[in-house]
Amino acid sequence: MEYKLDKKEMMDIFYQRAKEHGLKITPQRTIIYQELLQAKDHPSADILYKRLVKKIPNLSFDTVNRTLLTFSQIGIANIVEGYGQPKRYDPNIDTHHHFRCIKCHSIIDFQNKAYNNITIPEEIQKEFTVLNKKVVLEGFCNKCRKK
Amino acid sequence: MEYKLDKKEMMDIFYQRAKEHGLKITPQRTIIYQELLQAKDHPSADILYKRLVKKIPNLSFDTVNRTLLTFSQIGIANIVEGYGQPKRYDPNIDTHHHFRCIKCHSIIDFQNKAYNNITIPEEIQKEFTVLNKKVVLEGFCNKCRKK
DNA sequence: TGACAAATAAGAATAATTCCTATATAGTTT
DNA sequence: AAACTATATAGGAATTATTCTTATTTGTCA
Repeated sequence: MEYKLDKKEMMDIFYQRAKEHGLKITPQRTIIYQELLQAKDHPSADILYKRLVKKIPNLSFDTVNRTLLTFSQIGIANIVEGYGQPKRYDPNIDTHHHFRCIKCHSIIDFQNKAYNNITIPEEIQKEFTVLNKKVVLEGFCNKCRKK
Repeated sequence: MEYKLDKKEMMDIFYQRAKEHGLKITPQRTIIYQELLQAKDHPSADILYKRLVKKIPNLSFDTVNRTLLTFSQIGIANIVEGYGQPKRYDPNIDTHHHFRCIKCHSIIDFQNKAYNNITIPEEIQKEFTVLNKKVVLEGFCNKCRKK
């Protein structure tokens, strides 16, 4: 799917949110965010680290891991739902929905207006503060169902 | 939430599915399944092991872990969506939906007819084989929002 | 520019999961 | 009901993932 905001606008959000939370803009944080932005596969910290370390050989895994966690805390990335595998991150913070392949574990984002408009049941609203809603579809992706 | 099927019927499903898949009915598998059935908190292998080992002191963690994985493979349990934490299991195999507390990580099952009836978008149906659909709501549970 | 709080790298420590193997057992056959 | 055989288990080792510790470096602001 395509982002509603372009890369420059996403970077602006990054600078703004970091400032709001008193976080320093370090070269590491900047490049980690850029790499996450252009990733289309909801990468884990480990995957992203392997991509980044090619560009910055002395980058440490811990920094990537910690930074991604920080991003999710200040709301510029989300941890996507998984099933016990390592955490995976999504730079797309707009409401969207997921299809998950139960075989290869790939996650495909998709947009759907009807899904965006589902209403929160009253009994849930009474008891909980709902911040996010999404539809999760599971099954086999194109590649995996052929086998 | 309440199960549509009572405990005895669930046990029957357990025996039936195990037979279908050529699995032996061992005391370990039986008691692990019973313990999972009565758990309301979508326990991890570790949590369930700690409960079980009180009753069967020489039970090994590996057996619990392996067995739960087996249960999910033969369709008598599901791994619930999580965010990098250890796998958690759900004995409820009917379509249902989840509210997740982003603070304490509790997962609350709920039923909703409207959610059950959401339709799969055509472009998804073309490309994927959808086996399961659910709505995931996220936010703060009653306890956590008070703080 | 200098001071200082925050962030990083590197490796150690911890936690979670899976693997290995000898022994035990469920389910079948006789 | 005894024997057989493939499967399952316990226990510990090995692996993998994650987080912590500490010395050093670096943004940020005065």
